[in-house]
Amino acid sequence: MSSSRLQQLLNYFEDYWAVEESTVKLLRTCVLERKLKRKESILGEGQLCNHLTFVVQGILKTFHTDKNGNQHNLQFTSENKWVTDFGSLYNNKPTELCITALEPSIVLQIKKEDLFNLYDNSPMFDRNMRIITENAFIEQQERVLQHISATAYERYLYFLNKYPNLSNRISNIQIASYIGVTPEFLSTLRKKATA
Amino acid sequence: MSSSRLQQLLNYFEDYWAVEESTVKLLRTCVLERKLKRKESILGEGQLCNHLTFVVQGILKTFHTDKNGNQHNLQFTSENKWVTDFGSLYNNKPTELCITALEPSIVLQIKKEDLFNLYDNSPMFDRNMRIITENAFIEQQERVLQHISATAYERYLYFLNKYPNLSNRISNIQIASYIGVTPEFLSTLRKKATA
DNA sequence: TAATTTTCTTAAACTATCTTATGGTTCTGT
DNA sequence: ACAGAACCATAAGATAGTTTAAGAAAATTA
Repeated sequence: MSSSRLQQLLNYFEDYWAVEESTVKLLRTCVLERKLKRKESILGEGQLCNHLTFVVQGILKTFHTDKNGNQHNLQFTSENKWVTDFGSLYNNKPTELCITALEPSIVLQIKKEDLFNLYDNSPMFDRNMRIITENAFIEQQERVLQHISATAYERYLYFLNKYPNLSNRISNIQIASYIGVTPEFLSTLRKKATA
Repeated sequence: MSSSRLQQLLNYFEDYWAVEESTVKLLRTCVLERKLKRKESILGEGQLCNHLTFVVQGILKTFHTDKNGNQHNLQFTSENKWVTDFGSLYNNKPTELCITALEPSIVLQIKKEDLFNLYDNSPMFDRNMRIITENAFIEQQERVLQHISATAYERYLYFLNKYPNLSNRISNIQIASYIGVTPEFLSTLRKKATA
């Protein structure tokens, strides 16, 4: 794999702690690089999730398809963010989610066994995954709060404000699916926002 | 503190891993017991969150009060569950949440400094807090999915089904605030559910 | 570049949910 | 046991969001 991409991951970790050389060595042996075309998936409904994934470049969406065939976006993952389906990864349950590239993307992946190995061999790696997960939890909690307390218009403005770079790169259909409205209604919200 | 209540916490941990004697000793010195009356709070808006809290008995609600003075329930925490405001606890930011007892309750609390000390002295404690947080994340994600894809009626049925014991102990006003509808509308949903 | 697909907007009719108000019931603290 | 507070049901009118359909604009692919 390109060493510059592993370096991007190492730089990311260095923001959290001084990574020990033994951990760097482990990462060097187990981190896999994968290039994705637009619309290509790294996880499909019904599969077992076997990887933890780090986005080097591009954007991935994590979505669920309901019984009527409608897709609902749970999460966008862009550069220097992690994505996986914890439920499937840890409990060996087939996933109900799908993770797909919205742009041509490059990701780094760690297989489940290698991940557990890293947890066991580097308490700091373990700890920092805890902290990363805590931050992910805070973000989800904020989203829940938005949905029980804010209107669709407020959620849209919040999204624009919180993810200004994403909102330029992602189609409104994807944004509508993320904030939980129809694309048609988002269109009226957009008109209102610029009025 | 009552040793039987510490024992309940230790039993809880034993479900995750064989707790080392050194960790038990640490817990024995730092775990604080607190009794709460109905409506008594362990965290109020604007304060700094300084504790991780484990519920031994009772139910706590975590809610946010919006600019119009309306309360929105993010979470209920009952026996053998954890509650805190991660954002406030880790980033030293004043909280926008409030954590209040719905019933007379008994909780165990670990102060921030003691918590960090536990993380440093017991990698297994650290690891299991990661796993607990991952599960909390999965639960929040499930809630977000509900809100972007399901109707209020479906969310109500889901709540009844997922938390049958809670729905008996909690008033409908609290449930309405949790699933994100007005109490009046929940009333019509309830009629529909029993029709 | 042309052809094709996807995205975005608009509008009208429809449905879900909220607001306000009222009255009866059940809890809770003293 | 009583008084006050909180809770629950019901209903009418208002608002927020969806559905369907159709056409224009933009992006993607050949």
